[in-house]
Amino acid sequence: MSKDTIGSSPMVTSALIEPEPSVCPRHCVDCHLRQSDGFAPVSASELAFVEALRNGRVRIKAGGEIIAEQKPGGKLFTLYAGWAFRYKSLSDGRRQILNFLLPGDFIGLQGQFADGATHGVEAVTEVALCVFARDSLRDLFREYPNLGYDLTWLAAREESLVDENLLTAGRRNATERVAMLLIHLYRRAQRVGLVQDDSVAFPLNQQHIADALGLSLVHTNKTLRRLRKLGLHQIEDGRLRLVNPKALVRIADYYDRPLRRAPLI
Amino acid sequence: MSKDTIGSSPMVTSALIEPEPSVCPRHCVDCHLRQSDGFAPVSASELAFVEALRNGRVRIKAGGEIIAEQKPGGKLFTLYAGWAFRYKSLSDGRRQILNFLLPGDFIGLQGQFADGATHGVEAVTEVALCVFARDSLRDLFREYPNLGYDLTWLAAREESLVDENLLTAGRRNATERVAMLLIHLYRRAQRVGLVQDDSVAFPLNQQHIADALGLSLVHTNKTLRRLRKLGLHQIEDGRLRLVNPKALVRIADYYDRPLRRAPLI
DNA sequence: CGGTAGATTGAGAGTCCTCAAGCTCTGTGG
DNA sequence: CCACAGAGCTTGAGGACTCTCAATCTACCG
Repeated sequence: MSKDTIGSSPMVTSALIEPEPSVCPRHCVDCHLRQSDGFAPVSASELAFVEALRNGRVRIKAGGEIIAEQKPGGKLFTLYAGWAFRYKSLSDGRRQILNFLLPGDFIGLQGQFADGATHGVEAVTEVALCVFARDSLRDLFREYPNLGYDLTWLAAREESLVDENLLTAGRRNATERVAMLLIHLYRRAQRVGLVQDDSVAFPLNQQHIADALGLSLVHTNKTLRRLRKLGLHQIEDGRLRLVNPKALVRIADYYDRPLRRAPLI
Repeated sequence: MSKDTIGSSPMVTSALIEPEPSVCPRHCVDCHLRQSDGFAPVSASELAFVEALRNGRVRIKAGGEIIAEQKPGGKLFTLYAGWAFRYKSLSDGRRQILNFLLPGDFIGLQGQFADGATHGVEAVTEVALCVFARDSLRDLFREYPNLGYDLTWLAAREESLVDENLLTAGRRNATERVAMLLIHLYRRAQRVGLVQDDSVAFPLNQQHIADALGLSLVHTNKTLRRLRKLGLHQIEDGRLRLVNPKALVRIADYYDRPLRRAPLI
């Protein structure tokens, strides 16, 4: 039954397979992400400006806190490698994962602007981050309007992801929710070049999935299992493979969007 | 029982009471909203720029479509008066309201940037809107970085509202959801000056509430009724009054945030 | 006065949740 | 090399929360 289990030491496995360097390179020109198809090219001067703006490079271990839920403000990050998630929780401990963050995602805009909105960011795997000072934004908008535009682009995209997750939590049933999560994460990962051999390193455990979908752990387990037995997907050795993507798309009522290249700050 | 009903011709009632002009004034200097406490002041030149950018002023009737769900891109708006909502739906008709829009909210950023994200915007009451051309954004960012910054602020705030709604739909039970919606909308309305005499014109019907909370119409009705019988709130003649706000806050596990003044584009 | 929109209510059926154990795999210490 | 503990996955059972179906009722409109 070992091949039937989910997430058994996904960390280790994915670390073995993960092709990305675990630290963000010293110079942005060498950034692995920028060489990927998924990201829009920037001018040399913009790149230099971003690098100058960058305040540091950080690694945080799996499960570590990137932004504490109760401390607003603080720093801004670009996720360079690894998976993370944004979440909010109620005072009795119930937790809702708002969105998963993949390489290239910008972190901290909400806390920066919104009125002390309390939402935390936690690392799923070990992550590598580029750090920016909180007050560097004004400069960015002033000196490189295009980058400001890009930042708004990123904010709007992040919101549209949360929109989708809200539709999922509010109006899809358990089966549809799980199917949606699988196909949606797969597509996002694919976009940033994480898919290899028709599969992607999948570091989430069932509690993550439950918290993202607004389901209980037990029911998430039973639903995942049902979908797997139907031959729709497979999670093995910490990697996700969509065995029958069309069926997943149909169940989830998922729409593939035309994807523009994302800006990268 | 008439005083027990909800939303009986809310439109008419709110039209009688609503103090705002039903059309956005010709010049932004005369904008009612800007005179309110809730919004941040801007420089004269910025104001002039915004007015120049403005492409028109529109009114749309209650129930009318501001942005069609299937047509991305298009125009940008600032909601000047009235209530609206953003929504997404599944192909079988299930609908999720993502967020309600109140005066001062900026509309269309998501569709502008995100990859053809399909989400519609519909008027709840008759609404007055300022219209901006879709390609005017680049100019805005280039010529007035501060306004670009404000736009990102608005995008981030809108997202944090959706975050909150996702927490609600995903992790609160029906009673908590309804309490949350009532207190949250009341506070937002209060912020833009819509509260008078301890009550606010409340144009939503129970279907709106159900679609926003991810509940069925029937269960929404029963939950609302229970809260009313407990003396927590009152919806009468199309106006909402929080009879026991502290209890609502406790039930919903709601946190009042320190509110900065919002920018207004 | 019939027709429509919206609010209410009751009843029965389901989906999803909680509780309670097991099970597997991994890492650790003796 | 084995026992033990911990994290994460599975399963079964009973119950709670929500949903769907079906009517009824009120207010308002032409």
